[in-house]
Amino acid sequence: MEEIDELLKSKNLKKTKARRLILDYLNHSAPRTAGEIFSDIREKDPRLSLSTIYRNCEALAEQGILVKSSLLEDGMARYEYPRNGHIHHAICLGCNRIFPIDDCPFGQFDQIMSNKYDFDVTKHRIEIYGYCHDCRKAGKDPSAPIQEK
Amino acid sequence: MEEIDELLKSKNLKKTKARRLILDYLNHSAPRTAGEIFSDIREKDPRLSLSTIYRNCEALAEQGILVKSSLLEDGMARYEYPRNGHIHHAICLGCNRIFPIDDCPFGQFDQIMSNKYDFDVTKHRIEIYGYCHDCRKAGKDPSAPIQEK
DNA sequence: TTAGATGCAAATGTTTTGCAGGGCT
DNA sequence: AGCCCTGCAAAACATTTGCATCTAA
Repeated sequence: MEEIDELLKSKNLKKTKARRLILDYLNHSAPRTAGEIFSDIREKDPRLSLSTIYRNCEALAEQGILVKSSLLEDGMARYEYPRNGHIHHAICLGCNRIFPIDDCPFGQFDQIMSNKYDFDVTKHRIEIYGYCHDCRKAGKDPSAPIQEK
Repeated sequence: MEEIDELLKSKNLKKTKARRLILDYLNHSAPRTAGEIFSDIREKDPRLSLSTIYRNCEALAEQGILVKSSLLEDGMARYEYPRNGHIHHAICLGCNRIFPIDDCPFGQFDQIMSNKYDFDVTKHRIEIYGYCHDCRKAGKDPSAPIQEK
């Protein structure tokens, strides 16, 4: 991951094993909590500590390399490596999986905000909740009969 | 607040002082944390406890009467009384105030999601971050010289 | 060499829960 | 009366921090 090394250097962050592991891991997965990252990359380096994950994710998010957000309603922060710029998600209420979406329905909405609300938009977040193909098939959609959790 | 009483009855929730105070309070304010609700309605009934606030907000959110979300990036859950159906916010990065917005830029986006991603949208959330009029005036916008926090 | 990174353990702050008593219907 | 609701205190959890030690540059 030379790309990652350059990214770190450009932000004056030292290239440490922890950072490379975190970025490489997030580069191949959906938004994850610190705990999830911890237990998943622990296999590759068992001596990493949870506080290192927290400190690094925080630092990387501050530098804009990762995006921190709380998508699900469990109140936990999740970190994500923004592969294609914009980050919008579709969150399945059946399985809690998080799907990236690349359409941005915003268009000229920033302009409306400025004109109507006198508000300067610097970023926005869109989250879409619903049911994915699999969960609809599994009968977890709203029109299906009520089921056990 | 007869409206509130009916709402509670329709959800099989007892009409308690705590619930009426919480709903009345949120009916007149922006999304609030449990702690904020606690200290604000404490004035009206000093014997209310924080856990009662948590339990009630949770119950009311489960019944769909309140909406729970984590808008700001401080990791704290906020509860909101959805006055006009849709809930979208403009969050000022200068003063952290939360402004409701009533335009919904989504239009036929749900249709796109269904066609392109095979995803059934049941709800969505839009959060807009930026700078409000006041904060721009106060020089807190991004183009202003760097300031102390 | 030296500022920055890390591990560990302890502290923090929010949210949850157990239990005994009190209030709504 | 009966069940839900509440207060209080303690527990559970995610996240942060202090400090001594290590490591990348």
